Amino acid sequence: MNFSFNVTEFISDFKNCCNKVQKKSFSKNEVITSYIRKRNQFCILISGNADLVRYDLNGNRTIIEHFTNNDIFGEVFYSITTNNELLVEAKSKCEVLIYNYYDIHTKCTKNCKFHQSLSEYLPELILDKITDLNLRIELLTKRTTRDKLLSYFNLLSTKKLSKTFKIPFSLTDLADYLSVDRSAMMRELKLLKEENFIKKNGKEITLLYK
Amino acid sequence: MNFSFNVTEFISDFKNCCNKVQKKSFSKNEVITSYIRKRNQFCILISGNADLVRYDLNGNRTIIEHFTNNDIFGEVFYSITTNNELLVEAKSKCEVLIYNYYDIHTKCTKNCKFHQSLSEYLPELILDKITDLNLRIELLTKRTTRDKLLSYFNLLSTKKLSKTFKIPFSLTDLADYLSVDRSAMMRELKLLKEENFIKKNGKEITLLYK
DNA sequence: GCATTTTTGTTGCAAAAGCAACAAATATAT
DNA sequence: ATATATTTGTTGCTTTTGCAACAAAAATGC
Repeated sequence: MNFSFNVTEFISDFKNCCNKVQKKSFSKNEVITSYIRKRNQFCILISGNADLVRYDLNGNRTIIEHFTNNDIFGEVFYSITTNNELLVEAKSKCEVLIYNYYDIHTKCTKNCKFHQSLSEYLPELILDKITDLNLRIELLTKRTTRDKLLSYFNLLSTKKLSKTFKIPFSLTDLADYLSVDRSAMMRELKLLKEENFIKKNGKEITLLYK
Repeated sequence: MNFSFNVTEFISDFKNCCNKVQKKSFSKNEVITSYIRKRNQFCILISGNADLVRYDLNGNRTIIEHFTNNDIFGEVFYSITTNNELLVEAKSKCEVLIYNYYDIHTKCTKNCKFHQSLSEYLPELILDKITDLNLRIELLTKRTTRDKLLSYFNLLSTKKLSKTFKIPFSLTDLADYLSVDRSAMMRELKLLKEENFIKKNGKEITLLYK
């Protein structure tokens, strides 16, 4: 499987597409959508990056998912309502395509290329999402802060095919993503440096083991 | 959306289906599949229940996912290889349909009804899976053992539309599913009973709050 | 039906993680 | 360019969690 569908290529087609799809822009820190109403919203992030976050009653903020180019998200993936409000927040300037999920499968009147391509590549986009979610679960099931950090670093290293890589978060956000206390995470990062597991220069990490 | 596709109904059709699909039976504790080779295996659990588990180097066992009727699983959902071996273990007698994921979309030579139905309902099956994974992530991001227990109990209560429900795991497995130490979980369960949050009778739980 | 294995329930102690608070360094906004 | 806000780095203390070990209860195998 060698999947290289790039949504961006289809933007021009989108302009001639049926009215089933909207393209919206968001600036940093804006709320792209909140998962409360049952609108079967299905979104594709064309550019920028965004987080799905939850704020709980204790004031904890958790980054449930982190989205970049071509990632899909939306209420349609949360059929059972949760107690907490879930928000998708733009972490930079973002462009987003917004659909009703059930419109994607119905043929559009204009028979536009964009609609057709999306429908064709949707299974691949979804498979990518499931893979992401599974990796996310593997990370979260790690028992200690150290294991979470090392697993996450391993993943970034594997994706970049390099022992050196940049954390795509602020350290504050990284703690929210790993679902641990920030100060405890900082302590663990210090220990990992002292024990020569990693080298750290700002958000640039180098793995020193294996 | 009111989805009620039951795979079982199609079993008879399966018998006249092309040779792209295999039906296999497993007895309790047998390994259904392990996610190591890249076979693009895609499985549907027709009956019984099974767990996707990981054993790490410290001897910790984690239940990554728990599968029941009509749940889908397989290597095709893990495109990036992880360091740990992942096994799907039958927790009871199980019947499983096994495909190569990429065969599902190609029309079968016999044009069998089964193949056709599966292809049609696959998006719904996958959407259900994504919802499950998202709920799993929400659970795992809860910071404390207490929050994990209460969230999980809430979910079971919501699904059963009743304050009283049965935990579908042994308590040992529940700890592995919530990714916490069993004795710590037992301690927390005791506290929840003492503080009148729950009533517990074996694996039957009743929520006493709200 | 009885022996064996697994699960449940419990505890003391050790280790890890969370909380609160603050200073220093960066980033951001105007 | 400078004031303001955010992030990073750190620490002492408290709370929670994990580990190890064991007895009692329940489930399982033959």
